[in-house]
Amino acid sequence: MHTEAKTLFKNKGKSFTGVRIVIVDILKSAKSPLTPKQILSLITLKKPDLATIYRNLSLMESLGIINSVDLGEGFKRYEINRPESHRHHILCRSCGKIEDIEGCGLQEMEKKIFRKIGFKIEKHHLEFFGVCAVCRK
Amino acid sequence: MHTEAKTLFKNKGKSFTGVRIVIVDILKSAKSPLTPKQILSLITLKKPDLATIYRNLSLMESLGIINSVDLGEGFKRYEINRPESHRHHILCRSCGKIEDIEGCGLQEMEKKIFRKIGFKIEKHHLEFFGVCAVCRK
DNA sequence: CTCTATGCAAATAATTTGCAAGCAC
DNA sequence: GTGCTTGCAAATTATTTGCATAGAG
Repeated sequence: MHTEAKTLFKNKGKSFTGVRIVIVDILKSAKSPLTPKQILSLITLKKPDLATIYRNLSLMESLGIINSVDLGEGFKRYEINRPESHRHHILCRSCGKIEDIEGCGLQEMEKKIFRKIGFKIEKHHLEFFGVCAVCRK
Repeated sequence: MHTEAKTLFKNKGKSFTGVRIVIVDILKSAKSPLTPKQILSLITLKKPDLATIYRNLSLMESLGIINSVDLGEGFKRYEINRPESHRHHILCRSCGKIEDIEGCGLQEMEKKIFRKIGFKIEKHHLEFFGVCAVCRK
């Protein structure tokens, strides 16, 4: 367990500490992207400092272990990066519910951009905003 | 000039003040999305307060006159909403240059989402991140 | 005159940073 | 032991808000 993540840390001379392990575990089992505060509140024993959470989220994002998600709420959320299941999110402006969407078919567009202006796309952020089925009733 | 925008304000009992006119003009002539501070710095005579800029950007976004753009820089940017030319942006992680991209073809995906889970999409945010042609050399 | 808009200052809130002590290898 | 990590407190930065005054219709 955690071998892939551990290797990524080691390759950069970083260690896979207790705090980092628990953050990865929490994000792995989350159904939707979590805020730093939510992650902290989910850590029960030996609660780390919020600054530590921030530092680790930032490091883990640069290592490609997690992705940041910005739903325009004024703060960021984070989710585990699952290369095999590329996903995006929809935020209901009425009730705040977040739904996950798998796939986006933007690869073709990214290739087109590269051919046209030579911009090599490495990643994209895509979020949808609207009203969910329940709130529309 | 400004008739469309003026009408949108009037319909909500708001006036099209000097500050608002100049913000709209600045965003209309901008080549890429601007931050509140950049907008302020572009106003030369009778500089308004930053709080006024924020209040107006927020109002204008809710009226659909402008759109917010989040390039993960820690602050928001704003651009004029041109319904006839739906656009997105690419940020070069090396030099910080911002390029505009027209169209995205996500309408089909939005319809699919509606059919599948009943979420009525009203808008989306899409930004690309990568390395521009100049920086790749 | 009545309601909206703005300036100014203070308050929030997210995120970052400095530094000393603790832990991993 | 040496370097990476963390806690703690303070600093930074974007954004928001209260309130009194100025301006628009």
